[in-house]
Amino acid sequence: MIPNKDRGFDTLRARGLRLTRPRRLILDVVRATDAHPTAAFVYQRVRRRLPRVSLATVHRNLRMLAAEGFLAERADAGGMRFDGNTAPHDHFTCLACGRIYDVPGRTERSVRRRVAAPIGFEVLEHRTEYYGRCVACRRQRGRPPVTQYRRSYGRPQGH
Amino acid sequence: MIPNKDRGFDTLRARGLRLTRPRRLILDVVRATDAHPTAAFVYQRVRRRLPRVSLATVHRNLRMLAAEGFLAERADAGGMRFDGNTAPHDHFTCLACGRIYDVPGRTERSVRRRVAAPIGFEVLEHRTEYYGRCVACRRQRGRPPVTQYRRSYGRPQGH
DNA sequence: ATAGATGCAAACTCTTTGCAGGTCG
DNA sequence: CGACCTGCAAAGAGTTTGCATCTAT
Repeated sequence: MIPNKDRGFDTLRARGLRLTRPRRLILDVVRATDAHPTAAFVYQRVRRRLPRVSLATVHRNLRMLAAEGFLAERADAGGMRFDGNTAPHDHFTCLACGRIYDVPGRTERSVRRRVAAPIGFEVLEHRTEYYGRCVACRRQRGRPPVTQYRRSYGRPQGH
Repeated sequence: MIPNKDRGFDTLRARGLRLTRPRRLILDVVRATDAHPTAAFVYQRVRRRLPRVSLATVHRNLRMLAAEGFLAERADAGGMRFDGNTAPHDHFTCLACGRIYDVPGRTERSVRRRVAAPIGFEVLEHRTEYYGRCVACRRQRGRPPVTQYRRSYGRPQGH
């Protein structure tokens, strides 16, 4: 992955792509947060300054910007999430509050070789996902790891 | 994660859950493949033997079986995928053919400490995702990493 | 001027839910 | 028998697309 700085907007234009106001703003919004926002979140933020922007435009641009390497995207239950930090790094998802934290990242070649060598696969990218409880949630003792599901599979239930 | 063997069906009954024919079959189908199937895939397979089963039932059961620890689920662009192998292991996704391979897995404590120690997070789970090209696809020289997106963002295009 | 972008609304895909009837234990 | 499950159909949530209009270059 190429770090942000290396991706000037000339790269965009060179590909016949334009730097429109909505597009620029969408990219700014994603880069301005480390909350790994959803399309809906970006949409809301963008509309504060450009109220006429449509959700479709936000989706189109997020998809495009990710494809062109200006930001990273990752699938998540409940939708895609985007990340303005395109430098290699890992993620920690807190099972209690759901927040996703950036983690320094492990880029060592040894990690990739581990996979490549034995089976002959060519590793282009790798990322580690951690799950647990963040400092804040650990302090709130009682707070249980979010149950992620209703214990009723097909019928409501008082809880 | 608790390995398959430790999860007898008694565990189910002990929780007041039943082992119905659809449920049993759904679990069998997921466990019988290492292709990390989608709900739709499981649905098709299940219907070969129980033609009356509905897609909703497949979803309900996959969600439940995952929640109870009988199988693992992971979000993926294009839907959830399920994995009958609940022992800790990693995944390699081939960008050319899209197949997901199981990889031996890295369970060392050192990996978790790396995150836990510096920031005070409690790591309960961790998994590494690799992306690249599998042996088969490397042999077919020409085969390019699937473009994942259409180079048109809002208009069709001959390609 | 013109290829590329946008807004709007409709279409799609995947998943969940309400409900009446069926079934496991 | 009673709690749990299921099928069916309808509703949701998130994302994509057709098309006429607009705009960056």
